[in-house]
Amino acid sequence: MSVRKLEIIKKSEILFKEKGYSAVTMRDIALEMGMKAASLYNHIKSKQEILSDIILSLAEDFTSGMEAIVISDKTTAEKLQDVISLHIQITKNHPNGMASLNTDWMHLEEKLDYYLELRDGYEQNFRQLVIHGIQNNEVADVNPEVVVFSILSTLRSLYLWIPKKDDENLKNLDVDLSKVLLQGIIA
Amino acid sequence: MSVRKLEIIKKSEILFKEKGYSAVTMRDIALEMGMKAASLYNHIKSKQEILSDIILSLAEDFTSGMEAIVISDKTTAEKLQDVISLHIQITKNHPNGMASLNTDWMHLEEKLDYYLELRDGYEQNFRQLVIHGIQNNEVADVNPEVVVFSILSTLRSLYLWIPKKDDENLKNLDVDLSKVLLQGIIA
DNA sequence: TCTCAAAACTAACAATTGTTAGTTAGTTTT
DNA sequence: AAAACTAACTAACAATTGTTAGTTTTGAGA
Repeated sequence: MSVRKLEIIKKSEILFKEKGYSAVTMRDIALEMGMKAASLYNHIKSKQEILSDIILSLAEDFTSGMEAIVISDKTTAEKLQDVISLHIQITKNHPNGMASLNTDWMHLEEKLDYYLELRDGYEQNFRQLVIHGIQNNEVADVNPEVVVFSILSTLRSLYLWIPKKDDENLKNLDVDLSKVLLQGIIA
Repeated sequence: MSVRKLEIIKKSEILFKEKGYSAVTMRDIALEMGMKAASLYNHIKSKQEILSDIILSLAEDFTSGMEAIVISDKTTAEKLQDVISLHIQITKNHPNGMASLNTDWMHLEEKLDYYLELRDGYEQNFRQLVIHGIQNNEVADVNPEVVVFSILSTLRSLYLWIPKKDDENLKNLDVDLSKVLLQGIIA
């Protein structure tokens, strides 16, 4: 991956976050790069390829991160904590790309099936973690689908939140988020 | 609002949910309506107007719902429960429109400022609820911004989840979601 | 049956879309 | 110095976009 292509992807991530993939034109991206739209094609194959590169590299990060957590020999509570940390870490590193992952995956076309495989695998691992925790009495006996949906909804929305907070606020995010998501908020 | 216009909006909501506002063309909507694109303009003013009608009517539902909750004389815990129920109820009635509210609000143009006012007001009311609960010792002493962000992220994602569940599963959703969001999941 | 408005149609528009072809200037390799 | 490569450019393309103008069809009430 050439330096210039990485720059195009980085600029595209920002634009895709602002307006969504479909509303961003190659001329928008070119303007941001300080070149003409046609020149982009010296570095990339298509607009589609930009989106695929953004989304699939993130999806693969989540998949491999989750697999590492699953095979570790920690308690379920610790593993859930690690999942939270995984999302925070990836989102800190790629806040803009996370917008595409969350809202523009349906435009992946050829790569859509592969993305859905990764996503389903990730969610299955997550659900198994929760189910195992319930059997263990480590996790309260609530509908595991609701638990996964709820936690994952929050973690997937982090990209909207993290860029607005300064480093001081983010220092405690792991701790605060774990409290809210795992221990609840009722005193 | 004429019947035909409501049909256009309903079809548009479905298409907007599938591909996002920018990727849906007037010809897509017309095909779904069984007419030609130009005929749509006998009933609506512009593509923009469809999006505005979808989003603003929902945003106003949330705003008035929240205001009713705020002025009630219930405990904070009960009010938080009511906010959860409000989201479930509105999302059950308009699962497709909620997609536009969540992902296409940035394309509102002329109506964008008004939408942002409503959204900010809603979030401020929510935050005040949580802060008041902390002062009351009804709510655990966690960063209120994290609490609001977390709960709201889950509630905003309900539109992705509710349409996939049958009525039996949804019967307990209020209860399950309150457990997870308010009491946490750690046994 | 006639009237008239509502609601569909056809045809077209200017603008914008992603992308390709061919060219050129500058740099690197031979 | 010649050759090859890189990365920009201009010009253009066919397709698609939201929308308008003008015309025809439809159906209910007189």
